[in-house]
Amino acid sequence: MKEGPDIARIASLVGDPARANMLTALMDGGALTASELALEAGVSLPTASSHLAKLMDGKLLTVASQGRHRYYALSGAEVANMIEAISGVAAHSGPRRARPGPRDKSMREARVCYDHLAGDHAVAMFDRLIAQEIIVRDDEEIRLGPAGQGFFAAIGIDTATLGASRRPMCRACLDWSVRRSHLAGSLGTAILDKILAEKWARRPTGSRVVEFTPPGRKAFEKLFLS
Amino acid sequence: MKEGPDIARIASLVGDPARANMLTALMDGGALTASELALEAGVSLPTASSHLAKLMDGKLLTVASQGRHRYYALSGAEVANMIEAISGVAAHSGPRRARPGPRDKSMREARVCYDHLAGDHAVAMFDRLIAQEIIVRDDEEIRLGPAGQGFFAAIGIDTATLGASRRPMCRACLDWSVRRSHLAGSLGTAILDKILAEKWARRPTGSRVVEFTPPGRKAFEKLFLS
DNA sequence: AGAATGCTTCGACTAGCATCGAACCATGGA
DNA sequence: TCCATGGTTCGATGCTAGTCGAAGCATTCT
Repeated sequence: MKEGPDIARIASLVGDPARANMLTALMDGGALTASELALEAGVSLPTASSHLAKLMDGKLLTVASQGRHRYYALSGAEVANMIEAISGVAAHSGPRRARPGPRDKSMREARVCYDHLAGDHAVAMFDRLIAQEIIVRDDEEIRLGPAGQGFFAAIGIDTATLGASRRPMCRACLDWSVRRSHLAGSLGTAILDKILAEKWARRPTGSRVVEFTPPGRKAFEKLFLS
Repeated sequence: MKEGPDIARIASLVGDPARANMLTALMDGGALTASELALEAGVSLPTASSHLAKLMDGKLLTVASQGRHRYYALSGAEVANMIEAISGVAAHSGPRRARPGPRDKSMREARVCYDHLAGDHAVAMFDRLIAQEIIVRDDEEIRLGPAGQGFFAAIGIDTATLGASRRPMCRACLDWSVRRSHLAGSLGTAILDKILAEKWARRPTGSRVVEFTPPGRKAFEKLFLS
């Protein structure tokens, strides 16, 4: 009966609307203060504090005290991955949002998923990388392919140092908008970093949307989709 | 604030212990009846029914009516993926099950799964019955093998009358402790009945554990494992 | 037809938990 | 030292949702 880890415990943590809002607000990988999160969740400060304590207790969040502020953030990519997975199911189950709306459209196109790129663009890129054997799926795992090291070196991403880290370099992350995988892991992070560093896209504050500039999109497509 | 799909809604579905147990019980991809799930979750039948209705409403489960049984199963791989993701986080967060404890050990060894035997003993017996062609796997189905009728007749189980019933005589049931199959169906029930009737084992009330007596275990092993 | 089994619905009870106001601690600045 | 601001704790309140017994359908076996 009671087998694996206590799944109900942490699912119920996400199950409260206020907490769910907080978690999604943190999905961009940033850190927010308690008051900001209270606002985001639409509850009073005491209530928010109580929720944050619970999330901390469940190790879903980490906190960093800075002066008299306390910055809360997701405790890791694993948590972000879980939220995405839940979103995926919810998208199919939910009371179909009548019309997607413009904001949802850009979200669908390109958004930040914790620390890497998600959305249509990310999925297309993922497929292309697979097709060119820059990365390869090996059963459930994803690894750098034969053409990988050279490709990334040419755009200034050193896969050797990435691989040395403890964090998995390549991971598949399932999208809730499209039903397909995109690239997570430290390589996914590196690619997002490059996109922002090259100013191909910018991130409106307080949102997960990634807005490509017209020339930025061209550059992105040329590099990853051709 | 409210952007993505309603994640809290479905997270709270998984957030109830009873429902979480049901979902994990279905993680093998199999289908179980409402009563089996009630047992698995440790709640009464009405309660289970209510939970199942909610899970259906959230589109996490599908149901297939077969005769007077209703077989529930996960609605898709996406749901399974979500459960896995949650388990992953829970494993890191949870209060590390320090030691399995004696109760878990006996559960792993032999327990009742609805109306038949499960656990290590059941899996070993299943393998042995297959090896001796007392039963045979035919693709997904399981049937009585050439040596079957004689074998069971010798221990007082009349396979002819069992086969006359509408209920499937042989069914494979997947174990959570070991990830392998054991025997369910009316034949599985008959075997469990015999074990209890011969007093080879007894069932502590209020538990699924099946406790073999030392001579009982000997007899069982001689009959099914030699 | 009648009995038995599997499952769902109804009704009542209870417990847990989210919520907020007010008081309380901590840090930073005057 | 004294205020101002960001956060947490406490206490009281109200609502939601899980729980089970009993009764109600539906299907199948005799």
